[in-house]
Amino acid sequence: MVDDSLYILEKMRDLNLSVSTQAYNSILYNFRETDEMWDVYKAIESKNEHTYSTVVDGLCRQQKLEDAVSFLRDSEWKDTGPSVVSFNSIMSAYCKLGFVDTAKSFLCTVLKCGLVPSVHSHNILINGLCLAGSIGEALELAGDMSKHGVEPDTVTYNILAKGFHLLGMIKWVWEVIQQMLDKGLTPDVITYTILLCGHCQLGNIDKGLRLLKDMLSRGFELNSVIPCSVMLSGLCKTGRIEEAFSLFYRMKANGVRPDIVAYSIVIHGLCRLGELDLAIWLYDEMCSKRILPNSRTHGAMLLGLCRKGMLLEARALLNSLISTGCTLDIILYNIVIDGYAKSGCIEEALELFRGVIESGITPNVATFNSLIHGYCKTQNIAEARKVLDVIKLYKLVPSVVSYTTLMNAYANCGDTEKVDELRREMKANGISPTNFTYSVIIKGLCIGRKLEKYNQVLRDMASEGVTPDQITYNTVIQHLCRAKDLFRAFELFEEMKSRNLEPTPATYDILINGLCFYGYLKDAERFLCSLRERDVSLSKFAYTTVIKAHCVKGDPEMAVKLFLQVLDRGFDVSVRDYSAVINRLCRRELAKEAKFFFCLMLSRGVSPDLDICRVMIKSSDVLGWTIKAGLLP
DNA sequence: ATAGGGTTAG
Repeated sequence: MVDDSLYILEKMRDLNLSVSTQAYNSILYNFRETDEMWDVYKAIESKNEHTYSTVVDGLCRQQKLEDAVSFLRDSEWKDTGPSVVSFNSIMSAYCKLGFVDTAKSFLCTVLKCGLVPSVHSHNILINGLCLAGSIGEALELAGDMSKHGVEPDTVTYNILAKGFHLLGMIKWVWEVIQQMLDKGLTPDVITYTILLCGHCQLGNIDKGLRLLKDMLSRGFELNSVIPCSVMLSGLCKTGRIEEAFSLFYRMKANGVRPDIVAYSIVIHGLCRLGELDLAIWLYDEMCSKRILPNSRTHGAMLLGLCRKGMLLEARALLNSLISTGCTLDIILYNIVIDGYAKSGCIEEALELFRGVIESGITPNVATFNSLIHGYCKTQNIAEARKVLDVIKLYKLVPSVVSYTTLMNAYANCGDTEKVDELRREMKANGISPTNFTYSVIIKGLCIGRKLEKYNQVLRDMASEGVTPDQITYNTVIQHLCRAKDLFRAFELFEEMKSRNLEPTPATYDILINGLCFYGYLKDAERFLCSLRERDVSLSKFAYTTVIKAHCVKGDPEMAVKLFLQVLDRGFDVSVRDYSAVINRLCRRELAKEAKFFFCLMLSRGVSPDLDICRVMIKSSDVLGWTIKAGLLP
């Protein structure tokens, strides 16, 4: 209520009451980010140290750094002398602009003025160094603190821990925190939050959950919406949306009010997994609590619509955001452009892209990468390739994603020469391939029947410090299965496990499909059973592959047994799954069994489509029976 | 002075 404070100030003057410097400073502080600061400043009769440091801070916040420095140098502080606080503001501002060296030089100025840099001064510089990636210098400065007569505090250690976290050196995060404990300092809620971030980044979600529980029991509940958000984000990123949802409600029950960030995280998580209805429900709840959606929230909703294939709706939402008049983030456009590209609507993607350019918004690499993807998806590799040059025209640099997307298109045609060409171009531009890239390269070798080069690629990976992951293995295992080399496929499967790579549901899909395809149905069955006994998570595909094989082999009893297990496991069974089974049974003239599945489908509330009805009618007397069941053919 | 959320490739 700063304007009301001005009114009171005026009244006090009218009544000839004297206004204390402290009162003026308080008003000055509230106007420090605006030009009105000077009006307040001029009105102050006796200024003190706080007055000056507030002005310096205000100028820094208004990005008027040079004014701040000259004010400090030339102005009226001569009666009091400059304070360390003013220098801290200036150092902080230089750090935020990325000029850490300039910030550091002010530390000498502080000393020259005969002042003692405080713990704050050091922390500001240490933070600046960490954000600039100079963790070594940051540690050095922290080590020198005692020489300067101050001691590192909890904040110092938190900053260093965050610095290591930013570099992905999570082990050192623990190390820093251990040192902090050794010094007898008490970790605060921020320390815990950084630890929690580390757990989440390493994928140790369960450890994170335990830590969060521990935190809440230590009584951090008053300001713990941030740690809860970190946890929500970790859960959402690993697809554990139900747990995220329950944490969200436990937060509320414990009096931790979710804010815009917490809401956006969960809405995004739901949208990413295609739970659009729940996302909309949460969005409405958020709005009803007067929390206004921002660009991130809108991005999540756009993503949700695109993932559901509701491109018209996504576009309508984007248009309505545009019509509100504020310039939109390129990311919001990227989401819709990518939605078009993924659905093979390259024309629409291009049209929106032109709209972006016309409204003067700068595209980024992701924008172009989506266009590359769109061209590849519509089998237009030549145009996709040209986008690489367009990226350069926009003074942007093609990323590893640009190259990998293109390489993938060539790999799918088995064109290993073009893949190699891009690989060389990429290297020449100083871009390192990732695991992603290598899996594409290996896929190219598989499809192009050049597997003799596989070992060379593995050596390249090793020399670049890229370790094969599950998908690298899946790619080769799939190729071996296709080439009927099931023995080597299973050898690689064992190798994968011996390297502590947990096979994915897709790994099992590939192996089971391979076994079934080449007639090893008994082995597939046994394999599936052993996996189920060990409670390995399997996809619906693993089951339906074996079920389909049973239908083909004429063993409907086993098919029924397994199919009921699929329903039992709560998989989302569609009309396509039923028709896959029914088609095969009909082809073997097992009309009775086909009818059983047809009835099962109806009883589960799944509507038959035209194709499945045709098949049923052709193979049996189902027409009369359908009409009797009250269904219209 | 220190902690949280968005887009792209297998």
